Amino acid sequence: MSDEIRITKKERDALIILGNHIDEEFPVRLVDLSDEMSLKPPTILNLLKRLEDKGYVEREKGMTVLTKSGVSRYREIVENHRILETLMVKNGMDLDRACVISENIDFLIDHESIDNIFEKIGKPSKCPHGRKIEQFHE
Amino acid sequence: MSDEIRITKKERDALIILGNHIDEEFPVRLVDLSDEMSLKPPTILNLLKRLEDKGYVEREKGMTVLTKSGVSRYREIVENHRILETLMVKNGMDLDRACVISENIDFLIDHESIDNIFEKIGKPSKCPHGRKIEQFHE
DNA sequence: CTGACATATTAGGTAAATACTAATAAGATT
DNA sequence: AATCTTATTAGTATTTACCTAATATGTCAG
Repeated sequence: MSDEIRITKKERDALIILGNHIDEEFPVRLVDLSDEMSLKPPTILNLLKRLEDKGYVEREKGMTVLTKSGVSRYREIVENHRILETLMVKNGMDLDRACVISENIDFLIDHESIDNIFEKIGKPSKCPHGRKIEQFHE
Repeated sequence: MSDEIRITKKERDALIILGNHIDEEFPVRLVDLSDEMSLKPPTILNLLKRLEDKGYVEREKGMTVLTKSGVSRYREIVENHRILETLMVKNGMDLDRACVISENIDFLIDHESIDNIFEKIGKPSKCPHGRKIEQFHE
């Protein structure tokens, strides 16, 4: 519990982009990430190598894919994000602001703790953006 | 609104310690901070210089004091901490865990947003630790 | 007032994260 | 094969966050 590997905001952002592309036909290339993150390819490469060291991605011939553990972590962060957003909006916060704040903290909080909150607030099926919240346990 | 100067976790920790000593007879020395943070004096000095650059502390003859702006920021972080803690505990989280999590995010969220939550949850006068929550506006 | 001890500061070094440019290598396309 | 697009390597810079060792500045006991 709460023994998640520490990641940085940038690593989180890359993980989210990679996860969001999971169902697409083509794997994510360096240039794609470079465009989406507005960072030069060498910077992205550096970032991906760190995610590789942490066991979250695998790279082959320029293509990058999430490992099993990367997918798990991705899902946990997305769930954290949506639950936190829900909690904040339920307590009077503006949706846009809640989203930005959530982006900055969703990867810092262990999923187990957030999951407790999820149970407590009545397992809402959707976040304020209308996206599904699927409870995730590995 | 939400245009607070960015600080790091370590800067936050130092700010909190300095703020907690405000009412004491003697100002905080380098060794005191060094002891409380379990870091060597040169490391602390480095940290304090950054806080000085950000306008939060002033240093004179080895003594360090919070500036007006430093006190404001200190109070905002403390309030954020207590309100977030209250919110989390109210939603099923264990107090100790809520405290640790809050420490990691209280300095990342703008006070104005947190203040909205405070109003919404009925302006509780105490945090789960039993400490006063004083609404703070500059 | 002077030596000894405590404290502060400077200097210098290391490492990780976050960026960049420029150069090279490798692939793909025409 | 020549070109264009990507990927990778090499090298540089900044910020944060640490350290040790050396020096300077206080302070306090005698």
